[in-house]
Amino acid sequence: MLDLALLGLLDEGPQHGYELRKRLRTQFGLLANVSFGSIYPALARLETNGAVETVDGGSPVALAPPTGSLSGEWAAMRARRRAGPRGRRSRKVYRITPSGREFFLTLLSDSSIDDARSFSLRLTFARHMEPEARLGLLERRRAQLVQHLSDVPTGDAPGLDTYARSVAEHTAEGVEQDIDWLDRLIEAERSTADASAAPNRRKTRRSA
Amino acid sequence: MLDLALLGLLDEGPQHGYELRKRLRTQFGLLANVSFGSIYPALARLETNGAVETVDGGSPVALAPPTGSLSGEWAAMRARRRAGPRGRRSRKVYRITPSGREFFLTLLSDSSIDDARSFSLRLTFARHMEPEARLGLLERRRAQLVQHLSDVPTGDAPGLDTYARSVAEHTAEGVEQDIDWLDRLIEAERSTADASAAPNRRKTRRSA
DNA sequence: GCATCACTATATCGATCCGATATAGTACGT
DNA sequence: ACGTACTATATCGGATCGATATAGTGATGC
Repeated sequence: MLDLALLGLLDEGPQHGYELRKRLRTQFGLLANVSFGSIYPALARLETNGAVETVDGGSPVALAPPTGSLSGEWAAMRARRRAGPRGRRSRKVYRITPSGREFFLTLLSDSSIDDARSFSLRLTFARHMEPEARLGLLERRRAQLVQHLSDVPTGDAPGLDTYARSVAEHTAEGVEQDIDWLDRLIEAERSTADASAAPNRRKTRRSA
Repeated sequence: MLDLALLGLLDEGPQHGYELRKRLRTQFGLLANVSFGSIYPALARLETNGAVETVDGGSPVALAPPTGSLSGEWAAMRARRRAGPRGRRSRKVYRITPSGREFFLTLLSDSSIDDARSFSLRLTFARHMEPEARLGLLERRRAQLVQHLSDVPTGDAPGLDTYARSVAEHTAEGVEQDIDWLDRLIEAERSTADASAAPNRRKTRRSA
């Protein structure tokens, strides 16, 4: 599941471990507390599997200028400095390989595990999916949440005190709002599918 | 973190592993996908530490009649049958010990780790906490969520497409609603604290 | 009768993940 | 010139997960 996140980020340009962790913590609300103890073994694993490779020279951060912060400039400066034969023990920049991108698409369409974290992660990268796979992902998640609501004894909860009941009710409310959100997404997905099935089939990707 | 959940459940009466897992999946929305590969090692760990002990004879399910479901009756029937010397490899009922209850209270007031799962778990068992510890738990969690909102670039999110932006916005909305919920709980907590500080100091625990 | 299926229940294994920690290079303030 | 803070990679032990093995029992079916 971490592989999916790392490959998805590396698909937007080469990155090193520290930067990958920062982007995981900011862009993905869930799995925000992922630590280096997960990232570096995962990167090493992906490298031995041939999904990513280290960038030794050239311009490692060519595709990552839109950060705009100071760290970006420093990173570029250090990357230039690192190009020399000295300066071992600097950063290690990873780049996704073609087979890594294949593996990324495989993970993205693998519907075996569907917890909350991997669902929102897959939806974040849903632009890489086919429209029917996207719709399937949304509907599968919706069915799962409805199932969850029916499993949990929402209303009564006989033996619970104030605090436990408040937690249970708040959780149930969150699940209901997730379902509403999914309904909106499913409807939007269906309407674009209709639009593409219409005689005038354009991308219909709204700019906003 | 699983220790806290197991001890909290065992505090309401002796249970065996299978039943504990069912109650974890239903009562606690989060950590719903906890598996036996976590529960049984955790129970064994707690047993070697003296926090729980196995109930060998007597009436193992004496304190758990309010289940009312069929599984409860079957459990009782099998437990009676299990009392004989034959019938090894049946169920193993665990009961919390006094030192286990101490350990439970220690875990409950340990404020070192505060992710979403352990927070709602602690709040579920907040009836065991002192009022000021309860208030501290709520306020610490609130500060953490506010921090999270300020870290994430909520509004603009420049390089994100429709799906990634939708996920980010929905996540931010959920965090905001969590903060509102915490505000309500904090206010309720403060009002009961004022009531108990009033000259007529009673329990003020509303029955609802 | 008895074969089979479904459910309950405990346990273990390998892979992975997490939190803490060690190590180091570099920028910056004073 | 020195200390602090930040960036960056790496590793360790313990905890957790998903899959799987094993086994007893009730229900189903033929």
